[in-house]
Amino acid sequence: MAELPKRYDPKAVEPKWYQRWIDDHDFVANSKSSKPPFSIVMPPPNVTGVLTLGHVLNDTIQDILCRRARMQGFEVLWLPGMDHAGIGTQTAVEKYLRRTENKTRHDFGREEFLRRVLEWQDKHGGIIIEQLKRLGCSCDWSRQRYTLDEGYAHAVQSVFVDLYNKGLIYRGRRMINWDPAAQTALSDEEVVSKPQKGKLYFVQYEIAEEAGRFLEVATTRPETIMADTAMAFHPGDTRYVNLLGKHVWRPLAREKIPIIADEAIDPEFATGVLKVTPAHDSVDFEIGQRHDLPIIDVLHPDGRINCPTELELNGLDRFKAREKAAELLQTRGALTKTEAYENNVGFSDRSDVPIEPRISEQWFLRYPKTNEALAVVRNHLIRVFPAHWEKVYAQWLENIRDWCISRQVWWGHRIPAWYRKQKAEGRGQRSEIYVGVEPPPDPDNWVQDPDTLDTWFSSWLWAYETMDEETQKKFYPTSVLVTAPDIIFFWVARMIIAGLEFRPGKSDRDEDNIPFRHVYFTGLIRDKRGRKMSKSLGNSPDPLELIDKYGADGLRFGLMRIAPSGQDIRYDEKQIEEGRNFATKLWNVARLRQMHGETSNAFGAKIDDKHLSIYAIEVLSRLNETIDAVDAAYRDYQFNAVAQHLYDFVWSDYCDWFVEAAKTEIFGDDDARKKSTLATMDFVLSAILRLLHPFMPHITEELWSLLGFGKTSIQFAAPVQKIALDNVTDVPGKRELVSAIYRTVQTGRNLRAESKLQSNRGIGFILCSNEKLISEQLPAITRLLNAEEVKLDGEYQAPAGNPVAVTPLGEISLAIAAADKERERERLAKEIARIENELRTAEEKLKNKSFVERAPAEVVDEHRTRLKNLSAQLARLKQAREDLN
RNA sequence: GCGCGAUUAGCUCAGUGGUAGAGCACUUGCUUCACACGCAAGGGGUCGCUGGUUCGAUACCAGCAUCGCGCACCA
Repeated sequence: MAELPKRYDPKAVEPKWYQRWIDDHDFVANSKSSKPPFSIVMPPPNVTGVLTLGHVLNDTIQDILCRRARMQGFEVLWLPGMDHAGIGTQTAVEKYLRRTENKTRHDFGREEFLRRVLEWQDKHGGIIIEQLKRLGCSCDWSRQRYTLDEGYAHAVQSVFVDLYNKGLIYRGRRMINWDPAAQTALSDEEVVSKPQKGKLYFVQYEIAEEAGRFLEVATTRPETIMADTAMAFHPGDTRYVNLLGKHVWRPLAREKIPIIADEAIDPEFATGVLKVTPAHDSVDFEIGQRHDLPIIDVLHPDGRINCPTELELNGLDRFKAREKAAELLQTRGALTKTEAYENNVGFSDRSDVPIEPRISEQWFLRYPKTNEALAVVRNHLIRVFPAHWEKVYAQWLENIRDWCISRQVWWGHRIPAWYRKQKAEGRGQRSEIYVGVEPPPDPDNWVQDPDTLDTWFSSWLWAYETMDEETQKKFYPTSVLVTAPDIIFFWVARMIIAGLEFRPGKSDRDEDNIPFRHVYFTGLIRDKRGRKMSKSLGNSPDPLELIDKYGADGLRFGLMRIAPSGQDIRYDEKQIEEGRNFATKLWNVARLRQMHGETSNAFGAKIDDKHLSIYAIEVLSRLNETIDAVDAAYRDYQFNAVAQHLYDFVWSDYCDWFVEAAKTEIFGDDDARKKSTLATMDFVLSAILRLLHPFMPHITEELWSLLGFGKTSIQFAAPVQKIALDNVTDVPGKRELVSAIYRTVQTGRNLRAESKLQSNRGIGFILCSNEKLISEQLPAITRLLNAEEVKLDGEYQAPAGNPVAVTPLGEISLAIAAADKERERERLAKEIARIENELRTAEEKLKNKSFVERAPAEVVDEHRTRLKNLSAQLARLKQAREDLN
């Protein structure tokens, strides 16, 4: 074996192993396998997206679960893919074309524009897939899917047709959320409300029947006055009852409109009068329906005013028009005052511009199976981690509204509906509709709906339409879905509904048709200051740069260690650095082992547990505990806990204590002992590598191979098993002794440091102990203390002035007098104060009658023992203080 | 307004009905034969506030405060 370099070099190791795994088809799932299945479908990233830290978090977790399952003997399918991201991709291409060719999509026409999008997709598409490979993701790339794959697209359309035939999809003219920037309808979920500082404009409308008398109304949107078709007050509002049935003059686009009464008006708000604008507000629309008001739309799709009768406003952008309208009202004497006002305005999640509520003819889905979808989660057929998301999910389903699924976008799945040409011209008549996966037989007489479907209307089938029949049979329902909570409605809930409605499972039972058995929601990654990561803030680091700097394994481990117990994550690059440092630590402790000759084949090797040192017994016991803790943490999807347990075990238990103690034997003359110690090191190290492999696949594979722990890849190595230690007598007693030794060592080190002795200076200690088993442990204690010599003397009385401390094994003292008596006095005083403090709390407890009577006997005993020990320690330290004087 | 979550060391976060933890940062000593991306030692916390349950509460319960998130909103 060649000597390893001091530092692990991920750049040399990671690509090499990834390529090997691909070449060996290690990630390809076999549908015919007899192993039990484990499957995950990857939440598909946007086809033109690039890797973000959010993806790293998500996909690392999925990779961990998959790799662990592989080691546990499951047949694993991790199915990757991408989605076409209708609006997002189209917007990006439009922006690009405007910049480079100064043309809109309409300049190109549909066909040419789509050709351009495909060009764009070929150029920018799929980058993220290559990035995921650099992260080490063990996806079955042979099964990679895309939402626009022919078969998948066909399925999306079939589903549309099916739901249409069931009467669940319908076309209707309704209030929808209009995005004037993207110029498309959006679903309710794509609207986010934000508080906005605006103004409240108080406007007077003259009463037609009583010239000179006015009705005052407060509005935030004076630019929609031309669309007012009534004024309304609450029926119980006595101030206005006598005006019911009369009319007012609309001050812009002057016309007479009626005064009505409606329950929806809050008499407390402002003047208690509402201007009713049915075309531009959903509450007003409902009022309009109740009172049979006309609907006047004064907005172009792009948000400009469409009102030829008010020339000064016509054609203005809605926000410019707001100011202009106020001006006009002012000059016409209709504006009485304005007030600063803060209200919530719906913004487009896509374009970040205010949404226009707008009447529009769109396609809607009346959700099926909502009760069933509630039930499968409530009854834990689907388990949600962390569980509190169940409530959020239920809340949404309980208040669910029809889903507007049509988008005025060209890039996506075209709506499979056609309208008959001639009838379409007839006024007021519903045109005849043909809905089918295949176009109508006489296509010349029909024109297809120009719109496409919401991208989520395709991804809700992702859990099973990505699988061929055989794959579905083996791997559906999937084992777990890993995703961020911000798409719980967009995707998670809708997938559950799709599974229950379309029933792709092997039987008709719900448990065979749900898309996944577990859902794990990750946290959201925020920056140091707690802000969401976003492109516009520029606070999102490039994971590829992080991989260059710290290695994929370092990035993965660093992120997982701080990641999710369902909380949001404050990201700090320091944490990734720690991940890299941990990789280096692991590398070096393996390097140490490798310097001492060939390893035993520790994979499945048996340890001769009759000849173990007490330190070996301790580390093996700690390994057992770690295995249990890790298993438990995995069961709860507590990845940070898994990482932390492994980190602590490797760094503290293995490196700091066991390996340091073991050096006595490794560098010693007793070959049998040396061999036994090395065998323990191999055993533990091979366990460490296997436990860490899901988190750090590359370095563990490299070390597995370098140390010769297995002939084949670590990926399929047997899971780590606890070691029984059957032939060891009195394990607890031996562990107790090790623990006492370690505490003694720490006390000794402290004594030296507090006495200001340089840590590299040779120094003698005397341990005054009657512990029988100690003498053979002296070499280890000496090494751990980095001492020149440790003398054991059960009768030893430290000379006055020699620093002394109390340990579980007895007193330990330095062989030399304290150089600085004052410092020594202070040290003793501090120690005495600490012990007196502890003594006091223990005494108080034991003085309390009800504590002694009612607390469990073992707790009381524990405190009694403590009291005894502390008193003894205190006496000895006080003696030392006396001696000093 | 309704719901959810958080509040523990300077920072990021674990945690437990009985003695408060880690990493980073900080101070000190050390290039000791795996590792300075390291080793060793140390300082630092009324566990948000107020009640309740309990022999005992940082932990369990209730209320409050602050912050964050989601849903619904009055123009």
